[in-house]
Amino acid sequence: MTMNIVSPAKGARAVEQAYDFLKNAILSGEFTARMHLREGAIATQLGLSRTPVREAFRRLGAEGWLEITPNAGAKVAEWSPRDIEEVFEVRMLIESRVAGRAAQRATEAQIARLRALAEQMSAMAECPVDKVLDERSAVNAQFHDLLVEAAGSQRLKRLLDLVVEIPMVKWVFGSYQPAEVRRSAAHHHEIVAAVEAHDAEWASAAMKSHILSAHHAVMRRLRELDGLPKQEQL
Amino acid sequence: MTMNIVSPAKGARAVEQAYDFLKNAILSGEFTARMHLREGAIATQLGLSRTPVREAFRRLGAEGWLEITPNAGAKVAEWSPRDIEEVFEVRMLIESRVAGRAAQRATEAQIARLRALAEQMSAMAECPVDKVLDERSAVNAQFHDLLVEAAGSQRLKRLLDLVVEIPMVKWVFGSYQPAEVRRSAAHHHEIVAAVEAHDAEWASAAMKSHILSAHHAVMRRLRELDGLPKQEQL
DNA sequence: GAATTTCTTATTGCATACAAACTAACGTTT
DNA sequence: AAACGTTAGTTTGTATGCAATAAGAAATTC
Repeated sequence: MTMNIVSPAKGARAVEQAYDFLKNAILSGEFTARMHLREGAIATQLGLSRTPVREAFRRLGAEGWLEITPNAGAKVAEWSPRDIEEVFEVRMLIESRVAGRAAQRATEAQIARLRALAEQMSAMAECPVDKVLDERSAVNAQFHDLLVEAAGSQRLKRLLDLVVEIPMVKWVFGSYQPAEVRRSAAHHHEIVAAVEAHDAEWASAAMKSHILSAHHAVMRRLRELDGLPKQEQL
Repeated sequence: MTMNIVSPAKGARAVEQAYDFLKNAILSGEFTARMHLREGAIATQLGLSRTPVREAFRRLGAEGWLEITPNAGAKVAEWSPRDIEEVFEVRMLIESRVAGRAAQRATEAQIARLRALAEQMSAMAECPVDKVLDERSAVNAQFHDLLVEAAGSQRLKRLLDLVVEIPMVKWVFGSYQPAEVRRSAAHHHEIVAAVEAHDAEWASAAMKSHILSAHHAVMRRLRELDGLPKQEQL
């Protein structure tokens, strides 16, 4: 009775498929800024109906990747240097606060896990950049997530996720020079030390340094890219 | 079973209709926390099809009012006192930064408009509470929006809108005692003065006071409501 | 009698169909 | 020739139908 006629993609719902495809295309620069996207075109390209594509459009709109105007469709949002600065500003404000709270509330187990992640980071710092970029991004994300967890700020996490976006993190790492990678690893260790000492001020300041350093690297990268074709935006 | 009560619907699209209805119902407490909402029921109640209702669900999900789980529908999100504290924390961080930036960048024209709004606020401070609650909320929202505009932070505005939500502002005002209303008006005047003096530190500190004061009022209100039936959550 | 299984039912996810809105090109009018 | 109105052709917005999944009830088994 349960005869699967054809199951094209098990587990992956259609909306997810559309969402992932679109976000990937935007992040990779395949869909350039201000480009107009049509529901129908994407739908046929993915072999879906317009309904899930539309849903993905709305979600990406809410997250700031697309600009949706009521009867005129969606266009890819443009990120000016100023926009990126704002993102870093917010990250700095929120994450340094999170680090402070984590210092006050982290359990021994959480501190141990933080330390392990920082170690992992240091170990990877010496590898050639390209080999471990994805992995490094993942570990970094885990570190920051764990910090939020230790701070006991569930709502904040949702907000941060909206702002920080994992792929952008990867982009940050791509902007780092070797010395900056090591500095970033050192920051993580310092944050762990501050949390371990339950010193909120210290943790907050260390995190502030950490974000500002990343900010600096990204803005330098942007200036460099100014001279290049807008082919490789990521 | 078309229970189409009133739908003037001049130019109002179906999604908007569903969105407004749902948000209103959530904010007014008609839909209590953890309550399960079914697309079909809402749709027939509003005389619409499920499609726009569904879209409204997703939007409210992205904004944190509903919790959506893939094959199990939507339930009204629960706001713990801790959640509300987090919102105020973020508001304090971001808005005080905004005020600082506004102090550095505001034009004469913007300052004039800020002052006018602050005056308007003071004038309303002496009126009986119920009469001008909506109006006061509107003016307050204009004040804060103008400040963001003066700070030149477009992306930040989107983020703040996500966090601060105008109806919640109204709720704040409902929590104010007469003395606090006057204090709030005084804060606005002080912020204008700081912006006029182009003193970022001062503007930032004044805004911080302003938000913390609101935070205090709301948390007191919450404690009071603890003893009451959960009927009137707003 | 409790637990597991199966069957029923209610609800979501997706596809298709249709209506409304916008775009743009053409022709008419002044 | 310029401006406007009209109309054909997209493209988005909404409705409906069907398939898939989850929740709940009844029945069977241990």
